[in-house]
Amino acid sequence: MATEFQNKVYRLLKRIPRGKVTTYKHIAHALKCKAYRAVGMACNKNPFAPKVPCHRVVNSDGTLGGFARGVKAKKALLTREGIEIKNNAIVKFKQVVYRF
DNA sequence: GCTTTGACTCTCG
DNA sequence: TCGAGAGCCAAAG
Repeated sequence: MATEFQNKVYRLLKRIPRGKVTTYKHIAHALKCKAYRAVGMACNKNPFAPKVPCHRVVNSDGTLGGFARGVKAKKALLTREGIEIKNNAIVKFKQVVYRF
């Protein structure tokens, strides 16, 4: 782990149950900050690759946003968890979103 | 140690 | 409804 901030992010991500997703905004809010972008960075540099489900983090509007290994991989992973994706966007976003 | 950049979000036109 | 601009925080250069 690099910093405490990132550690907090990873910890929150680990909380996310399978088949659910969250947004950068919610994570930042859980950390009581507006470091939406910093949260994304933490995931990008995620040293706990498979341990931390960074692919379960999407934009506030339900779109996938970005992914280090390509949006396609993210899409595939989410679909694998039972989340429907349509054009890089979560179909039933409000239903699969996980609130801390 | 300051400047740039980024897997973001909000507001305005 | 959609695109552009500004704002925010942290990490890297």
